[in-house]
Amino acid sequence: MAAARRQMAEEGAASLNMRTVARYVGITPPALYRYFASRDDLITALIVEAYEEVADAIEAAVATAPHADYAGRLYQGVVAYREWAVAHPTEFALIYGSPIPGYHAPDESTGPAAARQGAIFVSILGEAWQAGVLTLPALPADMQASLDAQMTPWKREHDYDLPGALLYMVLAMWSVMHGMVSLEVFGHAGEILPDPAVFYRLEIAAQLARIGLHIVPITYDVTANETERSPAASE
Amino acid sequence: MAAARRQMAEEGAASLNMRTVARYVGITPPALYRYFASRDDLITALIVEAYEEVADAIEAAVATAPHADYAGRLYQGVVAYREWAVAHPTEFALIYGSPIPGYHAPDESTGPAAARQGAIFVSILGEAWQAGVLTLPALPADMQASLDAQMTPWKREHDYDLPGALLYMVLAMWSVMHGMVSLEVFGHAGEILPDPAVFYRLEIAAQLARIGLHIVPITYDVTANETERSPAASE
DNA sequence: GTCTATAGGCGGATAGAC
DNA sequence: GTCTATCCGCCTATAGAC
Repeated sequence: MAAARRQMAEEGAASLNMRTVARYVGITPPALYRYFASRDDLITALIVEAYEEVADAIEAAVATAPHADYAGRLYQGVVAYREWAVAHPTEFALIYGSPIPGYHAPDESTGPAAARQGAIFVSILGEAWQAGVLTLPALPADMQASLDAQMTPWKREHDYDLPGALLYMVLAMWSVMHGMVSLEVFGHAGEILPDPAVFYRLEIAAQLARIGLHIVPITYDVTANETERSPAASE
Repeated sequence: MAAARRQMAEEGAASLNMRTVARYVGITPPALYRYFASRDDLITALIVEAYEEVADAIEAAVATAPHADYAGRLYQGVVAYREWAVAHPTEFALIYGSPIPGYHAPDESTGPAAARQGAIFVSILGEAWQAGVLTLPALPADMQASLDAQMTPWKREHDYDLPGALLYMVLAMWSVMHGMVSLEVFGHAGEILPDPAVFYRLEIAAQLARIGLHIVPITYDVTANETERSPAASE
């Protein structure tokens, strides 16, 4: 797996191949087929690993804030998403970039891993909602109904009611954070944006304020642990 | 060019190759080298074409609203961005997805085409600011200074002052719209989000409201000209 | 578990004829 | 402008020996 990630980092996920991975490992290509039935199998394993890693990173960051500090937990989680992506542009591209030509992800393998990230944010927002500290937007009736329906699994899991607007806000927050991270990692903000980390934190705080969650974005000490520059994820 | 786009649509931008393009055109591979010096040359031409197309689409949409209707012009432009992306997932992936392995874009060719989109939004927001209908956020001093500096070319072009916070809001709006579109086009919102077009319009309207621009998002007649479903740009 | 050998295919790019 | 012929390299995957 490490050898495969090395090749991805050097040549991009699309040119991942068994020969080079085998060479890095120090074995011949046929020997690699003992561990992965095919190239697609290897790619699937890499995708699942990436999803698990980013979810782990978000979970760990969320846990650094007190449980009742919903704003702080969300903020830490969202910040962790960016930091993981910037630190692992190759793996980010693998799961969120263009699909690899000729590869089709088997949903039964990647689905659960992919769902973990969203579940973390839904849980926190659900608890904040239950605690009564959340302001949710009013939605058009049919969208409300459709989103309400999708909350059923979560409602069953917890004892309390969860409105569809909560899912709307998760999607909205997700869009914002993913948009900023995508542009940064794929090198489309490099020339204009002076300090992506500061911009990101400010903007996330602004978005959280929309739903009544207020945090003071730490904007000036970020250079301490963030000397990385967006490497534009290029070849 | 059309043949190349066909192959991209079928197999993804990364597996673009001269042989297949030549076969589609009805000539032999060597003959293709009369028109493009190399595969990279062909890719560059495709990228520039895509950037020009999306900028054209935004410009055309912006022009459908009255010049003084800043909110309406922005809204139309942002909506056009999504519609172009959904209608051209392959071309969208080409310019905003993972970089093609082994290909390096020559900035002097793609740069100007890429800059057009942002310039449209900066212009409209600049005019709205000049008209006094814009509410811009306060920023930390050093970010303000850095963004202010980048407004100089625009200030010179027009006669009026443009604050750095305007560029901040362009980047913020860009992040939101790009995030929603990326997730939709790359198939990461498909199962959760009932109607991406409605969600998109609602959320864009909410974001525009942040800076004092109010529009009534058209949420119910969208099915009229939007029967497309996100094809997840797969394979 | 790992090797050598090999089948069978796709790809970029060029030489030189017409 | 387009062709045939060709060089040279890359890849996935399998067979069968050790």
